[in-house]
Amino acid sequence: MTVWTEDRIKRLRSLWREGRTAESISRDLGAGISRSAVLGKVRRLGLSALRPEPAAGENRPRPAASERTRPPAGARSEVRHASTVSPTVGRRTVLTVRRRECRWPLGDPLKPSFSLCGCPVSRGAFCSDHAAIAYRGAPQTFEQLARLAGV
DNA sequence: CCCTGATTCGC
DNA sequence: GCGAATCAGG
Repeated sequence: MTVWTEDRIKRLRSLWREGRTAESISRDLGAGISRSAVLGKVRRLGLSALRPEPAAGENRPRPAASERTRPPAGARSEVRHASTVSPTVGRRTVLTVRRRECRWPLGDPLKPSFSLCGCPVSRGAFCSDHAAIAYRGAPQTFEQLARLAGV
């Protein structure tokens, strides 16, 4: 059964234009149309770029997130620097590392024991610990530069 | 964990 | 073309 009838496509366009979420639209359309189906169709129709971007100060047609329970906004988010950057063995190899896993290399690339960190990615390609090493800013002083160069 | 849209890729 | 699975970000 062809799901995307003209009528449903029309309604999809309309609902999407109103800023409804994909899940909401899928429920609206019913007929076994899933959230993914909506997203896929939206993409194929080229609607992705047409999302109304609420200008600053506008009413945003986005009632979605408000229905959920909001976490108590009291807690401080303290970055714990940890001490435990495993110096030797990672949990992944170049063949097994997955998408959101830290790619920090550990060990000698020429040895079979060579591995990748594999911890959950925090920033870019690395976990928080390794990102702190990888994404340091450019050296601000000559001393920093010299240290970086190992001189 | 929850959510969101975005993307991939076998069908 | 379709959409489940997955990705990426909040």
